[in-house]
Amino acid sequence: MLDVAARLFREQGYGSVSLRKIAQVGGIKAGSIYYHFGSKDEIVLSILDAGIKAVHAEMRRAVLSQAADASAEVILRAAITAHLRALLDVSDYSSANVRIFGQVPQSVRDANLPTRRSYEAEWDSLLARLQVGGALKQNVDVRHLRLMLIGALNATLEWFDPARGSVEALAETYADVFVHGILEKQDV
Amino acid sequence: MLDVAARLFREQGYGSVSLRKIAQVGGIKAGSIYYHFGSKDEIVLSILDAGIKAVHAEMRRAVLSQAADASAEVILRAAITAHLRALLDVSDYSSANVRIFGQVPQSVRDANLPTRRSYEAEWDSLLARLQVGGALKQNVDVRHLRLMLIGALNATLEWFDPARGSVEALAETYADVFVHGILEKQDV
DNA sequence: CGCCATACCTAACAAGTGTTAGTTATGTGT
DNA sequence: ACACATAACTAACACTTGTTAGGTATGGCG
Repeated sequence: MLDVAARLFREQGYGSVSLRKIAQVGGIKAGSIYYHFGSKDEIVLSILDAGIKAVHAEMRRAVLSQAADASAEVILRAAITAHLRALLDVSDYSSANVRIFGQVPQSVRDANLPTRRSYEAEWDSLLARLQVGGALKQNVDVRHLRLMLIGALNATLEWFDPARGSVEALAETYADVFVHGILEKQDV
Repeated sequence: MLDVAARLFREQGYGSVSLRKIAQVGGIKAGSIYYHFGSKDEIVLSILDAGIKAVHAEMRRAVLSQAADASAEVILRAAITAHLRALLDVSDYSSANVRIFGQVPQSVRDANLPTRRSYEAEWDSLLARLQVGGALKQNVDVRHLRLMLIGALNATLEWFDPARGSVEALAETYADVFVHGILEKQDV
């Protein structure tokens, strides 16, 4: 049932998906939903939390599975790829989260915040580690970089089309920009 | 009246803003709105279009006002700053656009597309120019870069807080990443 | 003054929303 | 066979939504 709801939210956004619509696609009647859940907010919150946890797990796994002597660039690429894969490939929950977070009632957003913060902290600690190691430039602010990274990655949801290229290729493209920048190196 | 609507849409999103709410804040009654507009969709579309046109104008002006011999980096920084300024500082219409585009009915989104495409084309032509000039790396795909750039910039709307730093400083931070990347240069 | 367009108001409409109470079918364990 | 939990259904509720029809002030112009 949650699967159905997550898919609908991802496809149509929060406002256009009523309980009756979810119920219909799930093959039951609207009232019956209240046997499984206490309210619409509860459903939405479940989906939001599950969405973050899915990306979080994917990203954490990707980072941890790197060799001990892996370079900062390799680790970063793995994390970016994992995030994008969860978002665009694996999980309706993750994509639903990104799509509808800005549309749900404030109370639901607040309830989702702790889970969200936990994922953000994972990124912050990764980036801080790379910075202490000397690979990441000392003058970049970790919080800003994390916001920029996740923001840029999440935005792909709005236009990504698997027919035009793989998630992995897209991840490499994005990583290239973040790692090396887009301008030709000048002889200063 | 449109000003009021744009502000409410920016603040609360599409779904939570009813005609009655707009009317109330505007100091009239709901029915009276139909003297000025034909439908809610018409209002929303006006705001969406005006939003894009505002960023477009700001960005174009910023680029055109650069000296003829300005470097690619300087031009790029000006464009980025202009986009962010329109979004975070100047125009409720621009911010409303970014915030609610994904929430409005498909028909409204479609109607807004031409205006949107025109702005995208402006970026594409700028980036293509820089690439032909040799400043922008030859192997970056202009379309992808534009999607990434605008996506990253638009995402700032969700968290930017003027109390924590100026728009201009943020623009420089973002430009730094795009131009030079985030990793320390290595001796290969 | 009367005429008329402008700008608003009131009151209702049909449709859709989340939610609840009470009821019914379906199997499982004793 | 009976009891019981599970999982559904029906039908209604109170409310909000975009929208419309018809009425009412206001003020400028001949």
